[in-house]
Parts: sequence; C-alpha cells; structure tokens
Amino acid sequence: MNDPVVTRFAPSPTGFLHIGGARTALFNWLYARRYGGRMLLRIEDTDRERSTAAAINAIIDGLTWLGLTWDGDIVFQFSRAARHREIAEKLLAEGKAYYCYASPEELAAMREEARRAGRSKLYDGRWRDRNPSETPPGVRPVIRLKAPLTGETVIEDRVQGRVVWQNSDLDDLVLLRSDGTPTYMLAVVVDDHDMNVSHIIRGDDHLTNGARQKHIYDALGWNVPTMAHIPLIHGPDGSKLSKRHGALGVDAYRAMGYLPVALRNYLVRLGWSHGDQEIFSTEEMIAAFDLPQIGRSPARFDFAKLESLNGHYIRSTDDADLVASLETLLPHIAGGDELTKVMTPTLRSQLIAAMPNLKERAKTLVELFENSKFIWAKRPLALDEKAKGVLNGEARALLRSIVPELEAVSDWSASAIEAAVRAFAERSALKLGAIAQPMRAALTGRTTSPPIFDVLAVLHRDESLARLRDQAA
RNA sequence: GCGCCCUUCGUCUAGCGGUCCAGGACGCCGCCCUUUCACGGCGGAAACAGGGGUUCGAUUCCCCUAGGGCGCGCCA
Repeated sequence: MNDPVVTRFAPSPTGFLHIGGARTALFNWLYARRYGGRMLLRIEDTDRERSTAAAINAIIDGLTWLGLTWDGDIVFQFSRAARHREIAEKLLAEGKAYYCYASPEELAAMREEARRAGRSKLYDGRWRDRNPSETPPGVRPVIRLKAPLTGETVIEDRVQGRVVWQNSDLDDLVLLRSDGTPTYMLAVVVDDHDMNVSHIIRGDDHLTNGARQKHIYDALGWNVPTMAHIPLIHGPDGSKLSKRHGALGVDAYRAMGYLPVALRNYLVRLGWSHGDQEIFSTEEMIAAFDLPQIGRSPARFDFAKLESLNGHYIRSTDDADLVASLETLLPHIAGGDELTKVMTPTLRSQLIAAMPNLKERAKTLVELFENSKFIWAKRPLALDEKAKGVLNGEARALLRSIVPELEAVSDWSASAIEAAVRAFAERSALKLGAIAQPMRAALTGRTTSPPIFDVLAVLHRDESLARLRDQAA
C-alpha cells in the first residue's frame, strides 16, 4: 500500500554545486530520511558539450562535505541513452510520437509568429499528421511527442498545490534529437520511472516542465511520481541569485569558514519552518521535516543570518572538534598552510586550550584562524606588507583624528605609536582597549571587532603577545 | 508577448475566519554584565502590497490591480 519513499537529487554537471542545489539536495535527503526511504544521486550529463568531470567532482565533494549522503550507486544519465532511445522509438511505433523535419529557421519563424499572435504554444505541430511520403530528403528528423491537443493538464503539487495548464498552450516537445540522443525531458521521465523515484523534489523553475513531463508519463501509461516544486533562492535584492550575492559553490562557503551543520541549519529554514524553532540538530531536522510546511514564496539569501547561526555552532562545538575542523579547513583558506607547517601536538593542545576564549568571538572558522595567530605566529612579528600598506597616507590621518597624540609621531615606529596611544589613554581616562578597537577598525575597515591582542599584533608589541599566548596556553 | 507561480517587520518566518492593536529569529537601537572585543541578560523601533467582494467577523477565502519570480531550445 505504502510504496517506499525514493527521492533523488539530479544536478547537471555544468558547474559547481551552488547553494540552491545544495538546499534541494538537503530537502530530498531529509524527506528520504524522514520516511525511511532512499535518496538517489543522478548526474544529468546528457549535454556532452557542457558536462565536465571537474563539475561532477565538485558536486560529489560538496554533498559529502555537507553530509548529504546518497544511497546506492551514482547514475550517470548519459549511460542510459540507449534505454531512452528505446522508449522514444516505442512511442513512435505506437503512434504516440512522430518524426518532425522542421528546420531551425522554420522553428524560429514559427516562434516569432506565435509570439506576435500572443500564443504561448510555439511549435504548431506541422509534422504531427503529415504523410511520411512528404518527408524532405536528406533531413534528419527529431522525434516529437504527440501531446494532447485539448483538455487540461493538472499537477497536484505537494508544495504548489493544484496547478492547471490548458493543453492548447502546451506544444509537442522533442523526445529524441536528430542525432539520436535523448532530450532532458525524455531522460528525466524514463530515469525517474526506472529508478522507482516516488517523490520528485526540485526547484520550481521546473514546474512548467512538470506539466510537459506528465504528457510523457501519460503516453507511456506510467504513474506520475509525487511532485514538490520548491521555491528558488533569490539574492538579497530579490533578483536572481548572482555570484555577488552568494550563488557560490558550497566549496566557497567552506572556504569562508562556515560549518556544514550551520549551513544545513540555515538552508533548511529557507522556505521551510517548524513553528518558531530556529536551531535544529540533524536528528530534529529529520524528525520535523515534511512537505506541507514548505512555503511557496522565494526566499532571499542573507549572509548575516548564516553568520549568526555559524557563530552559534562554533560556540557550541567541542574545543577539540573545533580545532580538528580548523585543521581540515587549513588547505582551503588563504595563509592556512602557515599553521599547517608549524603544527605540533603541543601547539594543538595550546589551540584547544585557547578555544574557550576564541570561539566566543568568531563567527567563522576563518576568523577563528585569524584570531589564533597570536599563539603560533613567528616571532618577532614583522609588520606584513598589508599592515604597512594600511598604515600609509589616509590611514595615518584617520588614526590621528582618533588619537591626537599621534600628530607628534613622524616615524610611525611601533614603539612611538604605542607611547602616543598610552599618553592619549591616560589623558582621556579611556581604556587602552577602547582606543585600540576603533584604531583597528580604522586600519582595516572591519566591522567586527577583533580582540585587543589582534591590534597589538599589528602594532608589533611582541612581549604582550607572548604573555597573552602564555595565558591562553 | 503568452503561460504558470509568488506577495506578513529590512531579511527568514509563525499565523491555516474570531485567541492578532500580529508571535519568534537575524539585523538594528538602548541599557546591564565587562579594564577591550565578544558571549550572555533585559528592553525598544519595525510588517499583514493596494482595491473590491464573501462573512456577524478577515492576515487568514474569492476576484482585480500593482510589483516580483520562473518557464516558453534538437540546454538541463
């Protein structure tokens, strides 16, 4: 009675695993786990021009990092081309599909004409019932489905509700290209059927495709899987998610220092909710996840909230585990290898000992890494090029506007700066840290406030660093 | 252009006809804690797109308008 739940994640390997794809995978994964089913992974690589091995690796790597494991072997769609072709020919033999000899120019003209006439049906079905004797010589035809001409096509979508199309608005889609390879439309239907997929959970950019795919299911006499078209993720301004916004590969999120658990938590709350709950352990997520609670409106991507969640998980992660995560991340972040090079068991335990203090002020692992430098950085610290650079020109003026005593400083040596700052602190009865903070902010433009020893590092005060290091260790 | 979908605080959302002068979270502002930053605690500003219906009663149901998104390939 209850068929086993089988979901699938079916990305095309033409780029990295972006954030929207990651969420689709997460929903499929959660749904399968929730109902004791399986999530399959199918790589839709029928576009030979654009599919790359690098993209396949990025997808696998991304899913693995996020902890979204799939069941069974990966299915490569291209390898099933013979089966797809077989189905197309079966449809042809049954009179449910036909050869179409229309040329690209003809098709373009047809589209233009349809648009002008305000019709949404772009292909007019001109070869649908033509006599085979009329076939032009030397033209390799495509195979098109004979879609229903009248009536309506209905999809009972688990997220979108009942969606209805007039068949007069839908045209005869291509099943098999003139070179004999299957189109996406044919391939998905055949594969989902053959893989016993019970629930198709995908982005709602596929909603219209769903209607046309239903035509194929119907022609074949196959049951249509349950569909759930989830809204897309938009950029902060409501437009399509662009690279600038966060449409990055999940590897970029890893490099920015986000924890998989935080990204999962952030993603699951984008479009889905469970009352007022914000924080979900993986187990809670699985137990609570279901389709009816998915909203229908698109969500905007918000880095601030992701960061907040990430900070939460960093704080609640065990110290040793946190250091382990940091070490794993090292190869992926700029300058990470410096720490890798000097890592020893002693340093590792020093880092672990410092975590209770450090993790409270880091939103990302990268910040954690930066803020841990005082423990392991080579001494005496040299002002690096970047620090030297920011201390020039404008920055000096800025700093002088904060600390008037700096007016008297001409050589900008660390000791001179320190003396000036101390004098200012004394005169104004301000705490040293209260001064150092805005100074540092002025120097780096960073909005998040680093601890005082970070400022001191910039100012090259080696002995304080050593003391702080000892305190931490 | 045609088709389909969407519209609650800045953002993610709760709300499934009366419990809502609308709740939570992030962000923002203020206070407390604190020899810095952060964490934590307390408090605050902040939304039902507009217009018609239906109903005793609409944030919740229907229609229209406006705005946004997606689709319309021998791409997936």
